Amino acid sequence: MDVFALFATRVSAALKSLYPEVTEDALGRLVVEPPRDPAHGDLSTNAAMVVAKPLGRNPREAAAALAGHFASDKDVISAEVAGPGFVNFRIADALWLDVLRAVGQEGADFGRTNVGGGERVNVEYVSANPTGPMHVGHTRGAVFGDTLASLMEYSGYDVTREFYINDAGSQIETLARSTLLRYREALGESIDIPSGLYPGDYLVPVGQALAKEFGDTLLGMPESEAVPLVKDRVLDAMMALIKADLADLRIHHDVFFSERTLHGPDGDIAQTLAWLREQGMIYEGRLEPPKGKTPDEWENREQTLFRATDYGDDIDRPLVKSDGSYTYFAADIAYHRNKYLRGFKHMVNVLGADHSGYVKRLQAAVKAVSQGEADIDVRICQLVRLMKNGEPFKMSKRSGDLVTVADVVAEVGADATRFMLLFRRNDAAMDFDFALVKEQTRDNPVFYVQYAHARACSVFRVAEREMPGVDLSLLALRSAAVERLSTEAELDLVRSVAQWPRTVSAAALAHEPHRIAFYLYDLAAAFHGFWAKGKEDVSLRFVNAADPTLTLARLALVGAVRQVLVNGLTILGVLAPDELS
RNA sequence: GGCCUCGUAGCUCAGCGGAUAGAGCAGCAGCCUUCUAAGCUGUUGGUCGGAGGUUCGAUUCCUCCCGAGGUCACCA
Repeated sequence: MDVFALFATRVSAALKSLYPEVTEDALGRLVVEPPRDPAHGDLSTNAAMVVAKPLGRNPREAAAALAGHFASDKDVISAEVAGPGFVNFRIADALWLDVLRAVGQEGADFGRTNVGGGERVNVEYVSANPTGPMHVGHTRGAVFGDTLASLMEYSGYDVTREFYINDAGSQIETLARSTLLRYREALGESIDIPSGLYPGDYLVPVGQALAKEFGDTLLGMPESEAVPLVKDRVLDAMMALIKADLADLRIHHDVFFSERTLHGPDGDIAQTLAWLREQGMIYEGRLEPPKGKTPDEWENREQTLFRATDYGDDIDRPLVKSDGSYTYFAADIAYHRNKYLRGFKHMVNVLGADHSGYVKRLQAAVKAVSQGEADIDVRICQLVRLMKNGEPFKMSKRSGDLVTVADVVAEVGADATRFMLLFRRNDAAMDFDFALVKEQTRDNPVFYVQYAHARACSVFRVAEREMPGVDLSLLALRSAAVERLSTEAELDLVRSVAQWPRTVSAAALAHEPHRIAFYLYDLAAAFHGFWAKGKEDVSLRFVNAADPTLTLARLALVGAVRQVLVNGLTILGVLAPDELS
């Protein structure tokens, strides 16, 4: 139940009956929201203003007509015209209290909407190079993508979570050669890792496994035979590492898509380029050297170019390297065509800040391969600076400081890692303070929100002790006399709960999971605030054995808050503990 | 030089084209010792980087400028 959506429908219907000539376009801009200043009422709509202009009417007159229309609505206590043409509604308490019953009825589904309309969406995130365990730099995008996927799922999209394995480039050759060295080492040779190869210890077990599987037979093979064998095994091993790191963060994917499968003479890349050529989207030409500093090895040569500028990119993009192999972007075009042909008309890619220059060409690629039918939203996650006690700290393997995802999770836990990374807009750089995250104060939002849930649970434990034998389940509390909730503090809390459904749908449509985290923080603050009032004024305590009717009504409220906290934390992938230790 | 992101209170940050721009911390003034836990209440503090534009209305959208960060054929 979403009070705001409910009224948006009613207002829209009212406008249509008042002004049959009103356009859908104008109605699309109609908003019902809580006014910034609660003194203005419970709900506010801009309806009269968005409608008046195209109809050539005075907004205040339209507002007055609209307000008059709601005089007979039993849920509306008053409807007033304000400012340039707002209509402010004051809503009957009964409707707010219906929200509490709705939470009891809908439980985990309270807030679930169908704004996605069942549309299929492909959300691609992480897509780290499989050359080692996950670096901490990948964490933000991983958490963001995973949470966005959950949020969209909860909002009625049919979501596929996808990981693109960059297993085709030269870094994989390097990885294979690095592994061969570890294999020799496992066979007893003493090795020296030249610069340019991967020195990480995580390849040691892979070398040992190769020694076990092949004995010394790889040594007798020409490198052209040995490398592919090694490649397959080390890629599997690296993906296993990455999946384990992701699992530590409670992140899972539905599809792992290998770039390698796109290559080959009949592969997707070849087919896609042939198709693009037929469409006239490819030509042979020369590029201007980049302005400013020219790269040292700039070579002005004729190359195979994709007409990215036709689709909004800044320059046309090369598809074939000087050695004749495909560029990374050529593979990416084919990959996104593959997504489109799999039936995805909506795609989301989560990329790191260093890929911001890649956005336009990706959008161009999607437009081109879908002939304008599909859209892609590229979300850039900015850098995270790791801090300790307000000081940035360097991450270097040698000094033993934290570098990998596993290290961070081991240090502060998945809950804190996830919540903190989501407690900031994705497109702004952030600091991640290890000391703060472990603090149990209001400064630490993870603790603050989880504590609100634990405190709600604690209230129920007290109630069970005070009122033995009474069914205190949320479902049973639907019949509580919630009209007994009459103080401003109580109704404020009810109104906060009522905000949840619109918060979720707005966040899902905007692809902004951080709004969920901020909402939960606000809800927690409202709940803690109310609890604190009970400390000063005993009559405001939730559990009051002398007045069981009121107690049940308040428990319905506490239960609703707890349920919304659970629903929100579930989207964020953060646990909602019953008690904090 | 081009492109991308950011610029909001002393600090860290919210802000969905709407009304007098919000919260936490810090500061100031009081109060308090727990329905297991973060003490609470009040209060001070703003040229929303700057200038134009679109709009009934701009912190929000557009253009230019300033500042910070990132990025810049063929790497992935």
